[in-house]
Amino acid sequence: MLDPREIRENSSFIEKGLGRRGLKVDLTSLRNHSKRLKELENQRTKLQAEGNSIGKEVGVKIRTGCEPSSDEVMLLKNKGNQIKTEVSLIEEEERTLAKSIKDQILHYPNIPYSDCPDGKGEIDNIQIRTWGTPLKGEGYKEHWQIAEELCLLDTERSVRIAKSRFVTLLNHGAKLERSLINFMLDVHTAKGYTEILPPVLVNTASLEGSGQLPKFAEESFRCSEDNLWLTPTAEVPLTSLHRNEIIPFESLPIKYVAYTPCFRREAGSYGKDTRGLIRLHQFNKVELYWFVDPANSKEAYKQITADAESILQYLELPYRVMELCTGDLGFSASSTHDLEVWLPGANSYREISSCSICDDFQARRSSIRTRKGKKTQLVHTLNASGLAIGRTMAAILENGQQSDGSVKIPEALVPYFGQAFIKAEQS
RNA sequence: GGAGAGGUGGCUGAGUGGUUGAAAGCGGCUCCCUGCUAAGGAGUUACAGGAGGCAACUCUUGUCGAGGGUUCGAAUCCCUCCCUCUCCGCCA
Repeated sequence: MLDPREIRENSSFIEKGLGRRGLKVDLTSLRNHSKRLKELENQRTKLQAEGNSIGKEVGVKIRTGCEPSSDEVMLLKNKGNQIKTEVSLIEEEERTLAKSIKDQILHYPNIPYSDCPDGKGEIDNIQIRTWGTPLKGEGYKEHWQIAEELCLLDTERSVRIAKSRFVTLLNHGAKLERSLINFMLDVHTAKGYTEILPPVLVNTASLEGSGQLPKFAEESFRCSEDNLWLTPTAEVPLTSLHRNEIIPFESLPIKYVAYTPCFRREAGSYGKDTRGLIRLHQFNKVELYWFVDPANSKEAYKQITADAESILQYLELPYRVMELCTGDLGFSASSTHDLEVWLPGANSYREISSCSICDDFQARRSSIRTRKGKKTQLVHTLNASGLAIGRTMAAILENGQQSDGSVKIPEALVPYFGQAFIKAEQS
């Protein structure tokens, strides 16, 4: 959430920032409403102070022997009633005003960093580095073809179970998925991350707190009977793990790693990536999440990105790092580095991790603070996929494919997977 | 699903209409003592908003699950909602 005070006092900065995302926003009326709200608050506070002192006066008079029905007391009571009426009128105006202000602010995304490249969309993202040597050439199969040949998944029967865009992993496919989850969790916990296994049904406040609501309701699955949602990413429960908390300063940074299934409705993506493991309603992900002292967040951003990259390096998967332009930035992020893995079958790079710094945007929405000296201060939050499991499997299948139809498993994963190759006859 | 209990400060737990933002204890912090010593003493210890002082700070409003209501005045009375716990039933 943007800072309401900043909107009152520095609205042109906010307008420019949102403008860089391609949003034409005029904050004049919001700013005026916000100022008006402050005025009303001040007025009400003064009246309440007056009312309180009258109340005390009445109490003192009655205790010192005044008749409750004496003129003296009645006069004060009337005054009190009068104030009460005035206060309730002000409160009513405040309520409507505050609600409309909050509704608007919650719809505004985070302000991009000044060094975030300007741009309209994906094509304006900037490649900042690459790792590994991409396999290029004719004859590489796409992962879904390999998976079908090796009987690692069943798409058609998944429609029977659920609907399209769901997948059932079979045999070595299921085991590969599981071994990837374990491998990633082990790598990250060895680096000092605390492992978390959170609920994947989350309430509305949690989604609002991390920025998925109110704007992206159509992207999440909802259990309307219970007013809960299926989490679209572990970022949501992990943010809410400390919602409405003041985290002791010495506990920072807090570094969590969580494996969760993730659920997305993928509204509007009909026809895209219809085969295989790339775009599903349900997929597995290992997520990294940091709560940090704002003074250290830039450094943390580098580190969390490096931690996500390390998985790709262990798995010997070539990738590039893209800096997202302002037009492609997610709602809560100030800056994002996407990791894109090379898929030789698809002959393209494909997003496999998104590493974002959100500054105090989520912390303000979720009220997560720390105490520095006497003052409380919002923390900064960061998140990174470390990694999306299904896409990692796709990358392993495509990069490890052999001319005999088998797939070579990256060495680092062999202890988890139990064998160095997946071969057709085994499946 | 049935029956009941309850939501108060970092924690335990008092508090049924008037200096109660809240007793007491624990914990935390600061200082003192150092022959009651695997101790003792004194003080302090919520959050948010606003006004004023460069500042330590002062004043003020709101908050005792949330929202309404009654009242000059509510943690305390009334209503609605949410949540938690216990027992029974069912169940991975």
